[in-house]
Amino acid sequence: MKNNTDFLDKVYEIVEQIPYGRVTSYGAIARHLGMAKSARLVGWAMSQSFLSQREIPAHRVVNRHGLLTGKHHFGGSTVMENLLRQEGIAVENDKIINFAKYFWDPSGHLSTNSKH
DNA sequence: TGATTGACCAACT
DNA sequence: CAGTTGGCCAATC
Repeated sequence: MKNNTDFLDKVYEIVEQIPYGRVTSYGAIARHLGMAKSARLVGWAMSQSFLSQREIPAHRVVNRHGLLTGKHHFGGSTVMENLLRQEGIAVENDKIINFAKYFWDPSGHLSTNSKH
């Protein structure tokens, strides 16, 4: 039987697969799950991620603007920023610099190289 | 059981 | 460019 949180598992699976030094957006994950319009569910799922026993790099998930919308949910004000900076990601004004450069597409996790 | 909220996104005005 | 509206799904009150 499926748990009542089957979609949460899918989200966690993807977030856990986010490589170091990369970030993604709620909408990208939602779209990958076929719930593009339900990006809020991903955000809500992330709010529960810290309750999960697995280590979810939720700091690598931001909104489509690269803004650290959920920084307050890390138990601090600049915790999320620091975590991203530790991975080599430049963060300024609660926003990721060169967001598109660090953006990681969940659908492209199979292709290590992204031809550009 | 209905109404409200939520770490969102896109379109419209 | 900024504010509003619609949409989606799940949890909480």
